[in-house]
Amino acid sequence: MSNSFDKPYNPKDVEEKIYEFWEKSGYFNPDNSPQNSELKSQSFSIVVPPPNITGSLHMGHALNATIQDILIRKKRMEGYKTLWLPGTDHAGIATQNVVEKDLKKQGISRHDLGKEKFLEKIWEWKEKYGHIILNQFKKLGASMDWSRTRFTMDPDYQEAVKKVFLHYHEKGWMYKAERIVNWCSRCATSLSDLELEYKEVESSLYYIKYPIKSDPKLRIHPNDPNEPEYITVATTRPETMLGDSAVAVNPKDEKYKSLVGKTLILPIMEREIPIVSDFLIDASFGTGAVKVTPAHDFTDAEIGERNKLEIHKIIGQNGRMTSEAGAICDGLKISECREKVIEELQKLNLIEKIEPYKHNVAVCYRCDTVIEPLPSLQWFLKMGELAKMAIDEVKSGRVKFHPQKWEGVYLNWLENVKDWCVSRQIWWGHKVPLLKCASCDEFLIEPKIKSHWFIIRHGETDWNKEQRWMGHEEIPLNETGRKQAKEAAGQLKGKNIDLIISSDLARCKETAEIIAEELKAELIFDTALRERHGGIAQGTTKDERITKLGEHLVNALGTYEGKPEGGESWQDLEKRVLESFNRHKSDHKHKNVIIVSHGGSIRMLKKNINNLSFEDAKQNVPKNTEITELLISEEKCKKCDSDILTPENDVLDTWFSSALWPFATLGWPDSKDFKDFYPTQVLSTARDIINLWVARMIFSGVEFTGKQPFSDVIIHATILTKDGKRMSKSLGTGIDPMTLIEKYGADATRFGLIWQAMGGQDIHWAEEHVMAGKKFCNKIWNATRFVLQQIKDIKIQNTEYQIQDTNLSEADKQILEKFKNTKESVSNQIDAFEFGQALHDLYEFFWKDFCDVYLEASKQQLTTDNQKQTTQQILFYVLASSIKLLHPFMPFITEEIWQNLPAHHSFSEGGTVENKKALIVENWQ
RNA sequence: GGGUGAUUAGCUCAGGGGUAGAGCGUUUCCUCGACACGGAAAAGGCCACAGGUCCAAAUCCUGUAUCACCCACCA
Repeated sequence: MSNSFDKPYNPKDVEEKIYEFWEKSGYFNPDNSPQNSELKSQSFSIVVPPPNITGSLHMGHALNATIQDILIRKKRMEGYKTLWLPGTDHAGIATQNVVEKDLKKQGISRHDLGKEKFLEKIWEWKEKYGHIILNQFKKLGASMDWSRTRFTMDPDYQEAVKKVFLHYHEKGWMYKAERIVNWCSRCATSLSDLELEYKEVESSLYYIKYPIKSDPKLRIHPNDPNEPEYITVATTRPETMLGDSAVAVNPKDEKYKSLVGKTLILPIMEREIPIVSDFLIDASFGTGAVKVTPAHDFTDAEIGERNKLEIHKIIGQNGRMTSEAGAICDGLKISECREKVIEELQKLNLIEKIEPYKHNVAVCYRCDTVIEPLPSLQWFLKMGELAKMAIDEVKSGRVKFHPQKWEGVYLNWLENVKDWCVSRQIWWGHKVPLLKCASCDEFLIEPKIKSHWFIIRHGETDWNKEQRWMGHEEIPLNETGRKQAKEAAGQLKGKNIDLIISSDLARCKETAEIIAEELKAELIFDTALRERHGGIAQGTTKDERITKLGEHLVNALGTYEGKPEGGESWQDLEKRVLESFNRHKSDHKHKNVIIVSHGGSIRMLKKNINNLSFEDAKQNVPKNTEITELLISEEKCKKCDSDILTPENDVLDTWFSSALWPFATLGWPDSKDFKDFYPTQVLSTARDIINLWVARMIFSGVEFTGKQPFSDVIIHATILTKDGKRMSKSLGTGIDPMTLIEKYGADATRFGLIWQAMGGQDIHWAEEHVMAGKKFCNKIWNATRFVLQQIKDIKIQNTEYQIQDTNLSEADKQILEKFKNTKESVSNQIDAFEFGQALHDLYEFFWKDFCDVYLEASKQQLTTDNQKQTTQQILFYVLASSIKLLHPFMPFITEEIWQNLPAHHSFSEGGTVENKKALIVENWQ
């Protein structure tokens, strides 16, 4: 250590050097630090809330890290086996978005790269930038055990996630279901409720008239001219009317009572829909009658379920209208569709009025895109039992929140929680470890996959557009068709295709050739993959067929056995393509294969692969170049003996893996660290993830280890701007802690943060307190300079002074008394997580009592012979002891000073002069 | 719509039935052997508003207003 005590104190000369000193000492690692013999078996551990690898340190992180460091440093000095475990979170959607944006600068999308390559890019990105935030923790002085750094995508962590998922699956708590979920069309994934944000928008409330079916038999008072001819509904989303399956009113609403059960004609769609009653309807809103769109609204879905209403999916996952929305809206963006619908309704004179209306819309917390509720197939975790466990942990007091008021937030959420949608349709994340059998509902656990097969329909032809039966006619692709083929090839890039097997008819042949060219794969043809032969029906549209053959015969063609003259039946087709598929499958089982075929043939293949009824299979016409992926498995389904599995591309919600953080990082289920350090003691975090993270850690901990993962949860203050607004990067109102450290030093920054963190109250950030911290550093530094000058030539003795000692002056007694009190109160305050108060008291003591009063008094006493020695000893004792108390708050300057003090003793160990220790492991008492 | 909290010196905040406190800022004086990133002093507040309880209210109670954050998301 340097012994240059220059003024003023300059943190830049000290901080880097001291941090290196600590790292070299190995004391951050509990295996190396000296433990107090009395406490040998007791450990104290905290796992850091893992920051996202995309993140950089913000004020909240800095405050939180300082809080944890204070606790950790004090416990370490007290002799506990102390571990503070660092790490980072893979942060699924957030990271994927960041890397996507990064690639976009080079004009590349993730689809250009393909999944495997894109994931490689993310790993590269993580290696390059993922540790930035950890280094920033170091700058702040965080005494984390870097040798135990974890990442939520580490191999053993992935194992833990898998184990947890399968455990839930076995318990029957994990299920896959089609439900309405929050869908972000930009991220193309589902989101949990907690991942939404709400924005107020100025929009309109549309009052739309739905005509009541004018069947005289349905009229209650046939002769009453006042009986209404329509019912008016109010909506902010007129476009969703295309998917309406009812109008609902409150059962107690007298106004509408007589209309329940009647039938309406849904405008534009010309569909008959019922009027139903449901208690969820608020009679006082709008007209009291509400349109019900079960596919695209959470409340409506509930009403739909209760009333057994039809579901019309009119909005697709790409954020555009589907074909179910009707010909005039198919393919339109939602906003375009809204205009179109209003235009149509106005033409029909069915808009009663339009009122301006303010309301909230849900947006994606990552990309701000408006969320569409829509039905999709997702994995859910049943929350019933888990929520009960989590509630019990807190109600029993095994887990305590500080401040306690946050228990309310926690309990309120858990008591109303719905099942957790844990799947996400993105690429970066933990995989679902199950694959579903293609032909039944059995799941296989991580089966070995021999090969990937893709079935693809040919591109568009002109006859497709005219809906002419092509059969075996040689129709070439049109321009759209060729483009589609190219795009499909792009999607299949990176799938390591070995072989393409195609029908030899022109439209397939061309498609296959384009794909083969792009993928450089071998191409063979098989006449058995041809389309159903249409005989005399070939080349006709449906209308032409009816004219030519008569309706009765045409209907017969749609049956399983029916065949046109000179053509094939569906049954014939099925037999032929299935035989072909099975032959190729056994010939090429270890090759990745693309089969290019036709709409009819593919339907018959799928009938067998997916074990569908003939009718279901026939209904499900693949679009041009639509790709179906199949996995050929080593092992067969136990239930139905099939070896074809459906791909599972979903990954898990980031929070599913972070929920395991306190034990998965410690080598659960069985390791020395897990035994030594689990459960941890304290978790310190921000309030906005109480439910997102803390609640889920608590039930995961209990379910998998039988113990609460931590006993105290500190919810630290939120740091706001001076005006009390949320700090935001995009608005430029955020403050970078690194700038503060650069400007004032890490100790001053920590001082400023903790100084303002009183009682968990939100902090309106004021930089002047960091300035005060810097001045305080200087004060400590200079007080040390003074004391060192005064004790140059003396030998330091044990200084356990009795305050009653008659040799002591009033000033001596007072400072010793005050120090004793301060030491006690600071210890207690840290243990009670009252860090701000502890720091205020320390500041007050050191500056006022020690410097302003005692130090000044000592100047006089030092000139008096019979007081000199005692004064010297007291000066040293109080200074050195204060340095210890200050160390958790301001570690750098205190360690630097400690290293410059003369050989001294550990005050609690009987006053023997020991070899100098690092302050970080000095005895607290 | 529901909840939680805040409202005290110019600014950021402590306090909590009985003379109103800190940091920063402001003013005056002080370069005296720790420190001018300092010292000594000083100015500055009907403690949001209105009622109530009490001998006594900034503090407890009830309302009101404003601000903030969280939860819900009802067309």
